[in-house]
Amino acid sequence: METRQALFQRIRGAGYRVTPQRQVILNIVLNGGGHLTIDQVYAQARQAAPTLNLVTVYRALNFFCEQRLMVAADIGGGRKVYEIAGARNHHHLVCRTCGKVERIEQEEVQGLFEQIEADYRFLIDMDHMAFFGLCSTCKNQGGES
Amino acid sequence: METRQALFQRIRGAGYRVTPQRQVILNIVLNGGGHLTIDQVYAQARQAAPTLNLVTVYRALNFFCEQRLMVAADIGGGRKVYEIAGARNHHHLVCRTCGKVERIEQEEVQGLFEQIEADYRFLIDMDHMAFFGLCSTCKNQGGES
DNA sequence: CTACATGCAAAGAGTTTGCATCCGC
DNA sequence: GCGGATGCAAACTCTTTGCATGTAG
Repeated sequence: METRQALFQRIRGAGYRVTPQRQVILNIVLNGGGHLTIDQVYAQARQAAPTLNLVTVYRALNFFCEQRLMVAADIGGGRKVYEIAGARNHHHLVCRTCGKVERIEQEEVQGLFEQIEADYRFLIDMDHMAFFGLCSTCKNQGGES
Repeated sequence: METRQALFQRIRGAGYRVTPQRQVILNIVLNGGGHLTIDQVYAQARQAAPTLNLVTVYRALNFFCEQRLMVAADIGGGRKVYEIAGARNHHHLVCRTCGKVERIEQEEVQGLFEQIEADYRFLIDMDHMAFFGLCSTCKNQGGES
């Protein structure tokens, strides 16, 4: 993981500016442990900078994604979450019951992707997937509500 | 697969009405081979019934889903496709370039689900997943738009 | 004939854009 | 000082809701 300063330098190096708003937003996503929605980022940003506009959050998150500092992960229902772009592609297992998020590596799903490419000639290029289900703890407590 | 008439009888039996608009929309989805977006249904419906309103398409599709005659599958990006219910569990390959949607069966991904359960004791219970990437046609045309 | 459906218009929610002003570099 | 960034308002897209009228059963 690059440091905060290194990320800022990358922005400056690309000819863009490190504004207070972008610093606030980047910090929130850095500290958020991934998986923050726009609303969550905005709510936190307002605490650090009450005049910060929702439009700025949209523009900053899009900007960071364009610059490959972040990635937006579609978690279904039209919702997106943002997280710092990691060196390694990875995916998440999201427990429907307790909400716990586990990380799985690209290698885990690579086999499926290759199989699908072989069978359908379809090249999957998702850099993030969310798999929903029950984690080991919740599974053993029985699903029968 | 139930017949068209059987589906209509189910609606009548539940105390609802089989209107011309609902017939048009149900037929479109029946013949559409699954994977139709609201816009696609609307476009086709206008040809069969030019006065049919977009609002009616929304209401009809929601109605059919409530009645369990159809299911709505989230294909990411906030988009949904509608298909007749009762089909086997399956998933979709969505092309980022041309938007084409291909269907893959549960068996295709079952291996991955089992592997993840073995490795993480995490039970995936998604009845629909959307995999994004490039279809065979778009892949071969290269990325240069 | 009565309750459910439709069509139109308008309201909402979420996101993007135009433009004047501001400010990082 | 210049060119990119911000804030505000307004536009836009997609979807839902209110209400009068229409119609299936």
